[in-house]
Amino acid sequence: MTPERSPSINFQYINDPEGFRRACGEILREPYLGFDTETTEIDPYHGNLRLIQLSTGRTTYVFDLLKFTDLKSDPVLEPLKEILGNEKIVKIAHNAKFDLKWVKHHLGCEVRGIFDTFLASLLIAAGDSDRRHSLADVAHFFTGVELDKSEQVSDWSAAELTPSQLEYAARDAQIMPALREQMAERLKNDRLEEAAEIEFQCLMPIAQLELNGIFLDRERWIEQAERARREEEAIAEQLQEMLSAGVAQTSLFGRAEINLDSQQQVADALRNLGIPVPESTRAWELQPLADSYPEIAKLLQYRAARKSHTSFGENWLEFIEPATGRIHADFRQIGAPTGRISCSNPNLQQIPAEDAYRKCFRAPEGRRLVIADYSQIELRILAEFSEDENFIKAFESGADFHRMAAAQVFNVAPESVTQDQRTFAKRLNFGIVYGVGASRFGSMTGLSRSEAENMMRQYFATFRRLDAYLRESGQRVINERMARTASGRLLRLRFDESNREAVAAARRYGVNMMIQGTSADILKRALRFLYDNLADSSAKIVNTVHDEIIVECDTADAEEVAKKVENAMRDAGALYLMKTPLLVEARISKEWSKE
DNA sequence: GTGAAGGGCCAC
DNA sequence: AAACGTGGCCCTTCAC
Repeated sequence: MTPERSPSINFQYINDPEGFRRACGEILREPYLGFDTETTEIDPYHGNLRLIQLSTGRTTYVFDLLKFTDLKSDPVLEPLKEILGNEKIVKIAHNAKFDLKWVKHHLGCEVRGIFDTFLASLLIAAGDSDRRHSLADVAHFFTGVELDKSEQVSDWSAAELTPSQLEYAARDAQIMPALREQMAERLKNDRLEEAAEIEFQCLMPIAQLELNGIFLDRERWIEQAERARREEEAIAEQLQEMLSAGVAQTSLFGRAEINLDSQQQVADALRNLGIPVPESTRAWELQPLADSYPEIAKLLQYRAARKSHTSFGENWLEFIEPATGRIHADFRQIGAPTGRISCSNPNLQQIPAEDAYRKCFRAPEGRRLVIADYSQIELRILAEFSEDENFIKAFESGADFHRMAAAQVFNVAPESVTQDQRTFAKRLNFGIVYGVGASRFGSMTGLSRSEAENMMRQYFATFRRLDAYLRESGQRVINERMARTASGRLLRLRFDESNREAVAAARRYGVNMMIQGTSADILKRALRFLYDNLADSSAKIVNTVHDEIIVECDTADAEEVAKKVENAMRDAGALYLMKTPLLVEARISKEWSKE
């Protein structure tokens, strides 16, 4: 197929008050507008917002903001802000989070009514990792148009922009309305409209979350990092000592140093000591040997200490933005094919659960954190989907779920459930969401294969509907080669049906996606509800971790904010859980800690 | 030097 | 026997 020629570009460059007034008047009645911005930096806390482009698809208006000294309150910009904030005028952007952050931070206004072609592309790709999602890729895929992005990195701070720069700026906005038409059609055909609505509604909350950032207590962090460094050093010294006996060649300076981070060298040294080291030296392989060999125990200790020290050390201080004194991480709204959000630079979703680390994230003076999470959200979704009365009953009592489940499985009164029984039930409760097998369950709990099988049989005999549901949905995702969440979010499964392992993996993947993805649907709905409820208050969303939302607010508002957070999360859950009770636990704290 | 791949491990 | 799902980060190893 021959590539479509780039469409001719018809744009108006607007840089005076009269032009702003006239242009905004002309587009005020448009249902859809292509929307793009050009900025002098990537980070809104550093550069300037130079251009805003709005396009009907026929005409593109390139608004130059260079001459404005006060973007937040200059009345000339009011009509433009009204268009951006008008939900009835859909702004079509690619990776709108970027533009939203700039507009919010520099113009001080919200963007309402968004169609994001980047998120739409991810939804339509439905987990196909071969598909690319740059604007050029998406435009080509859906409309056949070839785009050239060479001006993207050009200098947008020049007093006089070149014709080629302006043309580039206009072109990206101009293609958006036609692109949206194609993508909207596809979203409809794939029954992804509700999922898209969730994503588009979640853009502003995520943009604001990134702008807000989270406060990290520098001194506490340094102290903890130093503690971790010393601990690692001490353990490394001991491990080095233990392994030196297994090193063939000693250096001139006495003891031979081996690189403890090289699993190759470490495995060799251990073997030289006569320790039967398995092929892989992953923790779960080594764990059984730890009791017999102190060197193995020490190695595992070292790895944990090493992880803490390297991943959560002083390098984090570089992430503190000087302009705000806070950490502004990157949240990828569709970070996983399941719909989960991911986070990087740094990843605020993998802070060790230990208080020593969590407590470094605290509210600044005069403020509090409201920390709210869904209790057992994935298991409740499973209960809802399966309609298993016994499973739902265990939630309805409101008591400890694992205990209630254990009481049913072992047929004893809840108060007579032993610690062991509860642990077995808990492990199984978590495992089934991922599709755990008897062997894995056995090794987790120390049961033999056949004991593990028996216990799983007993478990599924208690929760018969759940068992049937897992089988049926597993069969369905294989037959249909796709899985969907409650909102309709889609994952296409690709597997070789002659390969039993591949089929089993696809089955686990698909079933897990329905649950994990529904949890993501609910969380994203909650973020939007919360964002709306917190407007014009002292409260800011500062982090979210899959089933948890953290809000920072003035101390005096904390009680009220906690209620709002709880309500937003409950209302979001109620959209998808009708039969199963939902529990949101919110607490007020000076620090991000457990309880 | 740089980057990809693989191993390992943190979170939910 | 690792067949328990999703991510990101750090390190080593190895290819270019």
